[in-house]
Amino acid sequence: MNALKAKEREVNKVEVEKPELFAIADLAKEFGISTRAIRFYETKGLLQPERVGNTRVFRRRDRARLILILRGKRLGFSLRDIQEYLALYDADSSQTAQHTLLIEKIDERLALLRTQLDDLQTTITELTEIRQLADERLRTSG
Amino acid sequence: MNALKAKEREVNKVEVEKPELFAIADLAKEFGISTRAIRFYETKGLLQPERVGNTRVFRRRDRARLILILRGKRLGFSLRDIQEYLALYDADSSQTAQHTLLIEKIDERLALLRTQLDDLQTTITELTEIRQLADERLRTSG
DNA sequence: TCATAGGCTTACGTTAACGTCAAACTGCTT
DNA sequence: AAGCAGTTTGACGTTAACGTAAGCCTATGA
Repeated sequence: MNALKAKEREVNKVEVEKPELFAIADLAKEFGISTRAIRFYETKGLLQPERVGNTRVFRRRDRARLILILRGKRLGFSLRDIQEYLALYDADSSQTAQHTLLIEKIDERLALLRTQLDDLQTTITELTEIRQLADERLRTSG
Repeated sequence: MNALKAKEREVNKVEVEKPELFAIADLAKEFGISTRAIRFYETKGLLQPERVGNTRVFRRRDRARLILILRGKRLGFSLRDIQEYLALYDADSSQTAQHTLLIEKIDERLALLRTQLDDLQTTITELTEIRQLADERLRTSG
């Protein structure tokens, strides 16, 4: 991807910031994942980079989606879940035939997320309590 | 497990509430999981039911652990993660050789959970915004 | 007494999400 | 010209978390 890197450097010189095009290795490095993973996400339809010849070229939009993908993963969602989730973002700009259906889907997902939020807060509270106990014992008995 | 069920019924008659012993199917039904899953958790050391002959008998403690396991799963943690996590709870009552080490582990996990909390809140905010957009469009254009 | 309903173990099957080669094709750099 | 770095498409390997039988034991109700 040296051609691309040259292009990038050029763009950077002119616009000083915000590269518009990315090679697969750029994204892999930036987000600390493998190129294999990125290609895999593409086969699953989560990313749709363009091609220059054979080579994948990613735009800002793909990068943005990748960020959402990784966040979804940190939240423990499957790629299939994340796919649906991305569709919600897409539907935002496209004219979805049924907004009502979209809204329902969003509500479903929000409900899920709120359950998760509850679980999380409970867990944090409990662990914090255990931490205090351990802390106290450390201080008194040692 | 009819012997156990009989036992349970008996106990219930006397104490009127809070069964102390559970058959594998009881827990499976209560939490909507398979008996296979429960046995699997046992092989992974997450549960340690007693045995009456060959048959597993679960106490309240096991039930409590199962609740933690399922919560952990909802939060997207692996069984291995959950195992460590359970150990934190255990260490609470046992005398851990190094409280310091325990505290460090708890802090690690808390950091993780807080990242997750951030991710979650961001996601909820974004989805809520998208929801509003869809909602408005539904109202105006239809 | 026989069937039926669980329970137990053992073992192979399955899905998700990549990891890990292999083999071949660029485009530079030297 | 030769080599290296980076990319591509297969294709097989791997780990986690169970699902799904198969075969066997046992208590209980008809």
